[in-house]
Amino acid sequence: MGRSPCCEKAHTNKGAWTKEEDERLVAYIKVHGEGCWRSLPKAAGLLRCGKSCRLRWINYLRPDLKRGNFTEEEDELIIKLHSLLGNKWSLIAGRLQGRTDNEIKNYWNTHIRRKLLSRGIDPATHRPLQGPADVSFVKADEKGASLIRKEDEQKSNNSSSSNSNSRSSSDEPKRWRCPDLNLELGISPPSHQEEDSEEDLMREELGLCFRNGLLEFR
DNA sequence: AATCCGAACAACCGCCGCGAC
DNA sequence: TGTCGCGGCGGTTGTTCGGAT
Repeated sequence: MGRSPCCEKAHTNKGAWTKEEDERLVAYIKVHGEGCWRSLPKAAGLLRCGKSCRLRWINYLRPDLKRGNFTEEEDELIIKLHSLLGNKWSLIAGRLQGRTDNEIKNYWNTHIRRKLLSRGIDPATHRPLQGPADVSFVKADEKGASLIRKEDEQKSNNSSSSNSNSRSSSDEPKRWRCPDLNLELGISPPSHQEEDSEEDLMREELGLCFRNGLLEFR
């Protein structure tokens, strides 16, 4: 069976954090710093599991969080990074000061996906949506909600033969690629024989480089 | 005024990578 | 070399809120 749970679930709170819990967590981390999440709740006097504390701190309580609306520049940067990295939210977040992976993930799913669809761009592949039917669908529905539903249906159809959890396809090689961009990010650096592709230029612009065969930030 | 519905986002769950032993 | 535990990640769910009917 699976591994044991990260904490004694019977004696932990779940759901929304109270003001007092937040204050306790912040006060503890101010004194002791981050880390040792497993032992933190007991030490801080919190009836929470360590994971929950970590998440709350990372996504909400950290003092360097920006919060508030995303700027147009941030939008475009997220789109560029996503086209290169796919759903690697933590990597994308690492490039946006004061933003968390969870925040960017939520923002992507609620705003940017719709924005790209309204531009006639497939948010999964960053390519123009295929076929006249899809385009007219966008025009007919500015909000894109129906299109998203349609896209979801297609996705579920496509994935019906395979597990939707990409990480569970364990026979995949130990590398990952940007969706439909032919970017084999875990293998050898791009050949110099070819001229710089659009992706190469984008990597350059975003400060990405290959190191030990892996795509990393400079 | 009540209800419905979708958007937004906080939080949880399950899995994986990696270091320690 | 294999196992275990922790931290981290990405997907998903739950809750809240505001606008439409």
